[in-house]
Amino acid sequence: MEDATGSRQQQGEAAEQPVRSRWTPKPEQILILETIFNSGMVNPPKDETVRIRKLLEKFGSVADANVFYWFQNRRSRSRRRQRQVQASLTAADHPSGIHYDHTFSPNSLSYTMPNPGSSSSFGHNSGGFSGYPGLMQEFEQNPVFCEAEVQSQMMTVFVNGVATEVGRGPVDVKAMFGGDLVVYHSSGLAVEMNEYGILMQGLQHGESYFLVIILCWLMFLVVDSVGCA
Amino acid sequence: MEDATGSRQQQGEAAEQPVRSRWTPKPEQILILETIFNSGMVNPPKDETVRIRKLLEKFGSVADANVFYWFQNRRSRSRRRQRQVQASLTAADHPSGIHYDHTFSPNSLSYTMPNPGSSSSFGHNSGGFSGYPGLMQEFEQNPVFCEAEVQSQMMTVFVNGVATEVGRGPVDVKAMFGGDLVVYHSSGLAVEMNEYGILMQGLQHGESYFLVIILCWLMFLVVDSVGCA
DNA sequence: GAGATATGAATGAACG
DNA sequence: CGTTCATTCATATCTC
Repeated sequence: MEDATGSRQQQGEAAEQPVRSRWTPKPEQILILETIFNSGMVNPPKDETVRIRKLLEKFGSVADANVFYWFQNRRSRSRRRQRQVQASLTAADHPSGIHYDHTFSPNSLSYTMPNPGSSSSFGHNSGGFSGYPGLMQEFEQNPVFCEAEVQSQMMTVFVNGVATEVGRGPVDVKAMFGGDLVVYHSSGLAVEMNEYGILMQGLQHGESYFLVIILCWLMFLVVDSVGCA
Repeated sequence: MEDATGSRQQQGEAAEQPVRSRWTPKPEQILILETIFNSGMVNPPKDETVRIRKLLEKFGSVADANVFYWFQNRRSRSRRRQRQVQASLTAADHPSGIHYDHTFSPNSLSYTMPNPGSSSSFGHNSGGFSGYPGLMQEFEQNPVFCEAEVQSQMMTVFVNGVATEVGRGPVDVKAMFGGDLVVYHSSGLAVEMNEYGILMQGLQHGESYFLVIILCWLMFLVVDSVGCA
């Protein structure tokens, strides 16, 4: 790509502003740049960039690289904004649901999806802790996230930090997960469960709960109490 | 500057506020965002961002840009904090620098990063996640259980509702349990964990935490999503 | 309600 | 060019 970076570190103007790590265009400079950009010169060639820089220097220290970056970012963000507008308009064509006016905002809002169509296995790879391919799908498939409508018999609780829609009344934890689970309220108290693995008292709307695999904390206790001394 | 504040329409929320100039995420939204972030998705691609936005909308008006900015800031500030900690740790060598009060950390020897592949063998139970076959093995084989080093200063926290003694300082969750775990404070917020699965900030005496197997709540979602047509 | 802090938003500066 | 990082600006929130 074009260099344009030659003098990357450029910090003149020590006379007025304390050390600034990056160029801060003066209002006059921005005015000039915007004017040029809006006049149609959105990607000035190198020599033109130099000319512009010299012009800008009348209002403050600036390097060619700064001008180059400015136009580059200006183009990028302008285009991005355009795309967002387009997207929101397209979405408007689909009267398939409620949609708010999310007025797009400038900046970096588009990325390329590294997404492999197939998120493959859920089993983690050796790496351990990085990323959950199916996470968002799960969120999405969740009824609470799929339907805007709120059923009178349903309510929202947070399970392990995740907003979840559950029905009111007893919850059959064992049937849901096969057993060996304990449900804790965020206060640290376990939610009482009967011998059949059913939470008789149900949960409370808006509250936060934690689903814990018994073996998990059992092991933790073993480790801790024994201390392996 | 143009709007760019996506959420300029304050739809009928509970309490109407006098026009905010910027988005103020609801506690539920923060909880969701933190959960996603701590689950490893620290830089969701665009389409994921859109999904997340739709999810968040259940709890208040929000735009894609807000979500994007949130993750960008979260990443940035998390990284910065990490660097700060690192810097303050290495600053111990410099007799001439400012030194912070490392209330917790000198015990940095209590965790040794296991070789990727040696102690952790996750990702092999590729099948459905009915039960966690490899879990117990992980627990049993984990060396941490056999060499519980004595930490000079211990404190009591509640882990999954059980009073537990733990050493002060960073906690190597991954080495302890083989990974795929997230630690939540009882407030519902996940405890920040670095890329190596270590809780840098340690835990706080007397507080209540929840150890959650990631697949666990993933499964919860799967189960719960049944019926989402 | 001024100052300190947390954090949403914006943007210069790169990177790939 | 699209994306990402680092820094800065602006404002919401909190405290005394």
